[in-house]
Amino acid sequence: MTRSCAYEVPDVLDRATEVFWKQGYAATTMSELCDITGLQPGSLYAGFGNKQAIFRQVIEHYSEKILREINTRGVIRVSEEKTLDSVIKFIIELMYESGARSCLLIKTLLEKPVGSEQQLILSKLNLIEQSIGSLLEQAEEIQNINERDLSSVMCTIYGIHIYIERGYSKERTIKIAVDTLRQLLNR
Amino acid sequence: MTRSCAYEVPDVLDRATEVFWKQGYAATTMSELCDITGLQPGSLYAGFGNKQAIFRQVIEHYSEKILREINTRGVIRVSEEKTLDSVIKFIIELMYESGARSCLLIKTLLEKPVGSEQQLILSKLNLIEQSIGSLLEQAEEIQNINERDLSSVMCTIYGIHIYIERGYSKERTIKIAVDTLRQLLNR
DNA sequence: GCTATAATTGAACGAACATTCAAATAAGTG
DNA sequence: CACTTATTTGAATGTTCGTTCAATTATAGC
Repeated sequence: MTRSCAYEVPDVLDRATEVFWKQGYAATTMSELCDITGLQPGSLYAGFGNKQAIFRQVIEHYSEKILREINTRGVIRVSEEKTLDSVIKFIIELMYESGARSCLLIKTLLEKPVGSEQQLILSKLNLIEQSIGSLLEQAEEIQNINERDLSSVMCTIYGIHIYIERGYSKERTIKIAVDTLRQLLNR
Repeated sequence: MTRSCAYEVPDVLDRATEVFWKQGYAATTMSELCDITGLQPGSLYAGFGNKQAIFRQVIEHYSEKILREINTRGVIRVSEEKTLDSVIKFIIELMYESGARSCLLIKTLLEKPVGSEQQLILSKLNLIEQSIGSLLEQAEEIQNINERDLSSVMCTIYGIHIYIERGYSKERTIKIAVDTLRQLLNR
């Protein structure tokens, strides 16, 4: 009855994520989004709406990906070795898998672009905090984590994201991250 | 013999800092810089160069201000009460004096605008790290701090900068910051 | 293979952008 | 007061931006 869609939505969002992540919201142009996705402006607008709407979908898509990683791969990993170290190593591994750059949500939180749905970002960060809390409670040294300790951990994880951008070697950065989180959580 | 300058350079840089800090490099327009400084485009270009050059001067100006705060006010404060707590409280005070928003250098490090002189940002962050190190060594509990511990502290301070942007109350944020830094440094 | 319908195309739009420069202005010197 | 020289003015420049939409194309059902 009708022509079918020539693209896969997740593919388009993956590619758009890459550009927004690299350049930030303000510095990314619709023209670049067209180039990277292979879609003409009309198709992009018809399928995803304007720049702001595309970005909102990118944020949703990205957050779901992160949460999935933590709640499936992370949970399985830590259930195999129920130690604080395994949680820490998993978190750092996740950071380096995304190319040793700070999380898109954190970048956007600081950029605060108009109409970036700051509230959306905050709610996603809350979900991630909860998931990391659950992961930590699987470790035998922890078992229960209160709100204050979890906040300290999140604070440290955010710090590592920034620290990564200072461009030190992976070895050095991992050492700092492990040292800091261990010092903070070992009891 | 000639007409004299109608503006004070530090005033102009202060005002420009405000705009770049609030909106980021990419989202700030020359037109906004003209409005906030009260200068016409021609004057801005004649006195400070193009957008990139203005930004470079803003970064220099901002960094000098921070370093001055730490190396004079901070050093005096901690020399009066040589405790780890006084250092921590001073650092947090500094953050809240600038309006509870993350440091311009950190924002720029993540934004990575083209021609933002990323190398300049990194060198300023190194200077700040050194100054905070000196401050910590004034505390009697510390006296000597090795590179690794200082890195952990910087990592935590960066984390607090992000944490602040999550919009929790000042009381709660300060509690997290003090708890985290104490846990990390008390021995 | 024709038709109906939805997706795609890409040139075109006005708005906003960074930057320029000839003309106007102000002030120190003789 | 006139002259010289540096500063300021602000309209104008060409470019790039986000966005639109009439025309074109592809496909599923008959």
